[in-house]
Amino acid sequence: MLMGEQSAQSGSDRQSRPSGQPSLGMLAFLAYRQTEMRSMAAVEAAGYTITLSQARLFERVSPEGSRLTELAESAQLTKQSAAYLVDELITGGFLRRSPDPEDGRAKLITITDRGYEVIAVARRSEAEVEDEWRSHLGDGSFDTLRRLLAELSEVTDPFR
Amino acid sequence: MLMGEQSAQSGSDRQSRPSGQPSLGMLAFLAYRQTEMRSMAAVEAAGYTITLSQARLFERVSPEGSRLTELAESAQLTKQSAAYLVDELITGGFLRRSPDPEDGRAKLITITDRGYEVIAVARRSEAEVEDEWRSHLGDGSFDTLRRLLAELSEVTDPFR
DNA sequence: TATAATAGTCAGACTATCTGACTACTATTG
DNA sequence: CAATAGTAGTCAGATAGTCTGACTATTATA
Repeated sequence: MLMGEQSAQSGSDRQSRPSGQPSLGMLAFLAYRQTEMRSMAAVEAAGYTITLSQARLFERVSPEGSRLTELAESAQLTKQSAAYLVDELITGGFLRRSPDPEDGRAKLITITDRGYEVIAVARRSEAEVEDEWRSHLGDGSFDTLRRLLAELSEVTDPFR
Repeated sequence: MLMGEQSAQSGSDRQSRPSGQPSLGMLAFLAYRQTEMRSMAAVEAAGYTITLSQARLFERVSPEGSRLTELAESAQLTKQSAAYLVDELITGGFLRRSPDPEDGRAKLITITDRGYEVIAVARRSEAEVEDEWRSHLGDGSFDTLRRLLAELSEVTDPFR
């Protein structure tokens, strides 16, 4: 990464970026980290035990079921690492693994009812954060931001 | 996090978010991840050996020097973890540690010339990515995006 | 000057991640 | 349709990175 958090730090004496502008990457990171932290805190407060690594994998599981290889790619992990996290999420009761009817080699990883409970909690927390952002920016700017980030995702999302 | 990457995935049959909108957090993540990956690749291609964890710590070192505790807080790590990464970055020649003249307990962690070389490589890569984004969005939208993300950082940046 | 607070280190455990080698099944092709 | 290549996942072992708890040294406070 190395994108000059300094400029996003204390603000005063911390300037290594000549332009004085923190990079867009860092600004994006700050937004991302806030939603992630708030979601994790909400999920924990609701009594679910799940680590950040598990959550980052979990959120990539499709409602229709995902294959391990798919998850590993989208989370940018090896299959082995993904399998390790999936095992833990199964132990936690958030996921299940069943044979994939369409391919004898594959297994479908799906979300349990308990898993959906966690998703609901996270979604509520997300919505809360987005509401705060909307209040800060104003409706028009908030919608513009969403639209521009969505448009940007055409080039930043590796899965499209 | 748990913010519904699904909607940012294949696009077609992968929809768990009723609204059909990927969360802002996920959109921000995609942008952030792209700059991070490109910077890391550029730094590696330039012949420097540095891991992602090291980079995430390294970028938080201020040009004026930082203290370990400061770095640990901003990277959201324990002092022990931060110290471990700093040690590796010192071994790699990117940082140095010297006594802090202002506080006998503290040590100042500063960037070496070699460290600045790495920063320069990363900065160039960042600028490259931002140029691509500008081409995709157009000048006006790009500037708006930067402005809105900067404004948003007033509420997402924990260090201000 | 005692006491509390702060900056950092040491030791040990555990989580998350990797590489390499493997099994089982599916797809291709001659 | 048998041999071969490719794909999905697992097993075993190593390593990086992170944590908790206990500690030393120094500074600030009562």
